Amino acid sequence: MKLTFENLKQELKEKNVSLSHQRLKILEYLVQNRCHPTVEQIYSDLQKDMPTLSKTTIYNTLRMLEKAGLVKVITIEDKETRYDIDTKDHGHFKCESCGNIFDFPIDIDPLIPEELSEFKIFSKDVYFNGICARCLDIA
Amino acid sequence: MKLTFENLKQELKEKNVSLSHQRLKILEYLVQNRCHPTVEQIYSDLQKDMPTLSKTTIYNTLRMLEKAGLVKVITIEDKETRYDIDTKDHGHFKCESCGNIFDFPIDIDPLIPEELSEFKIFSKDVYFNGICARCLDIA
DNA sequence: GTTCCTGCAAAAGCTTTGCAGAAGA
DNA sequence: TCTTCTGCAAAGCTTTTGCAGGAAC
Repeated sequence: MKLTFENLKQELKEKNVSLSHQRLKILEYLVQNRCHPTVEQIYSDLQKDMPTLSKTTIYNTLRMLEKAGLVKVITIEDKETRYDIDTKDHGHFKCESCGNIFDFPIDIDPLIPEELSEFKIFSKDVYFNGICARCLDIA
Repeated sequence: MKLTFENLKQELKEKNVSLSHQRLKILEYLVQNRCHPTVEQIYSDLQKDMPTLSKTTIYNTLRMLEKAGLVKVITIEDKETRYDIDTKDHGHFKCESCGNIFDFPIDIDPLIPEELSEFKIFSKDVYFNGICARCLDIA
């Protein structure tokens, strides 16, 4: 299923999650800004339209969305929790220069070593760190 | 080179890092406890022998060791920074039940997609989350 | 004697919690 | 009306910083 705002809204409805104005705005933001934003980014962007919005509500909403399985928490670096509306497995590259996060497809299932064969694996994360092509060009 | 206490001590000496009693004890702890401890774990274990040891010193020492390239910071989950004396690339599996971290060998270089070919990659981390074989057995 | 290290206390940053008022059904 | 949500303020954690005393050379 495609990750449209309408589809996700429908999914929440089916899970009996009440859809307040704030929650819908945050969900919409995540759909439109697939840059794995931090709470701070979501807050400062949405505050322009909703001056009374509080960070507490953002935290509450993100926790709710995570519980509902609609967003994934990605811990790319210490102290900055980021949220990803795309819950499919994919890799993340963080550029040390511009700070941007790049998604890339990667399927590591064939590489899982024998010693983990008896383990139950819930999530598989791949995280690279370096300098992106654009920043290399500029330098 | 093998990761022995003596080798690492020598490496620090060559880098002109002064080797205080506290620093050597922390380094020794990391060599002997390859479980990717948090600052809290290092602190509570070492405090038994060194009652005056402060967390500040542990933070300072770990930052120094990281700068010197002797330990790697691994951010497995939000809010718990862990330290790894083994700086070679390898995967980490965290068991949700017992909390232990398991290392496993994995070489993802062959899977790096074309779209990252122009990027400069400094570090490659693989992190799995799930339930380990032992906890599955018990349950 | 000079330099650097240690460790207490305070500060800083992110996230959670308590709670009263507001919104929604 | 009754339940749930919002958002302020305060608390909780981890990590960093300021600084005075102390260790090492």
